[in-house]
Amino acid sequence: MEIRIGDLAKRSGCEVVTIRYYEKEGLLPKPARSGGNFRLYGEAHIERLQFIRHCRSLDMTLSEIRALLGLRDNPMQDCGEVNTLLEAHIQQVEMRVSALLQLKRHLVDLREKCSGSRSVEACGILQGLGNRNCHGESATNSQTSG
Amino acid sequence: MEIRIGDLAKRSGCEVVTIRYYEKEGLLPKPARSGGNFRLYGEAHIERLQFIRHCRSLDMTLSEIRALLGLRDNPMQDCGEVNTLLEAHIQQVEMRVSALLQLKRHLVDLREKCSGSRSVEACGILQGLGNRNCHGESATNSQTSG
DNA sequence: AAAAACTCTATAGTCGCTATAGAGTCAAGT
DNA sequence: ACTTGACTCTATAGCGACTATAGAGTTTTT
Repeated sequence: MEIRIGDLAKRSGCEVVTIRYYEKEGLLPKPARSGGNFRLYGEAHIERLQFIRHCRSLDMTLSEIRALLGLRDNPMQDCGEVNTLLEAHIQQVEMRVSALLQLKRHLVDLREKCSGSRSVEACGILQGLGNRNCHGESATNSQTSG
Repeated sequence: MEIRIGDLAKRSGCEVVTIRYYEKEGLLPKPARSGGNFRLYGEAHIERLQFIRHCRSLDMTLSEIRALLGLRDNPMQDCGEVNTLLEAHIQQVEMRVSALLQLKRHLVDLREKCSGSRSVEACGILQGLGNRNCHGESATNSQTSG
């Protein structure tokens, strides 16, 4: 049962280029090749890629996933590390959510400022954005993204 | 009242390289130069950069900010576009928040799965991640990031 | 046999910076 | 005058997780 990269892409819901990218990054092992140099994948690859995609759908970084795969590949190790990794990831997500909620509050405040005046010149939103002592610096950006 | 790039960076709370980057991207106009080819900034630059940084602290993309600056520079236009842009940005943030909350639910579910077993082999978390019919594909990633 | 669909490698682009290399400028101290 | 140090300059590469493109080869369908 050997499938080519396009079929693997369909089965795992990701793009062909992404699979090649994962291979280059060492997340997927190099597969066998056909006579015409096409990649040939088997069950193990399919399952591993689905694992990766599932982790990605949970917004884990490739380096987190690499760590999990490493643990999976050495099943004798302690399970605690898996827990630790997951715990850290949950915390990251929580932080990102609260940062975004605060951000949204600022944006909604700003929306209120538009009095409905027609000219940009008088627009309270733009004035609010130019106002330096309004919110101060709140860096919202984090690692959790795509 | 002319200041150099380092002072402008301090006043606006961003790095020197970032200022040069904004110039290259056309968000800040090219400033005058000193005899020794150093950039010299005035009030208008300071205010404009603070506007940009404020927008960035609200997680707007540079292209959104470019649009706002464009509106600001043509004060005769209708204010409606500013509203539209802000509204769209708020919606993006809302979508990102709800995606992240759903994501967190999945992660917390997963955390429950660890029965405290010692070996990775038996770890319910890794098993949960390998399970394909668990959550399906939920693409959480968005443009809102840093 | 020809056309369509697939695959290959290699390279560059996305976004908003950050980091580096190597050179030039300027003010203060000796 | 000379050195030190802090600042500035340009140009280029890197981050993460892809996406897009070019140009070639392979397989399948018509």
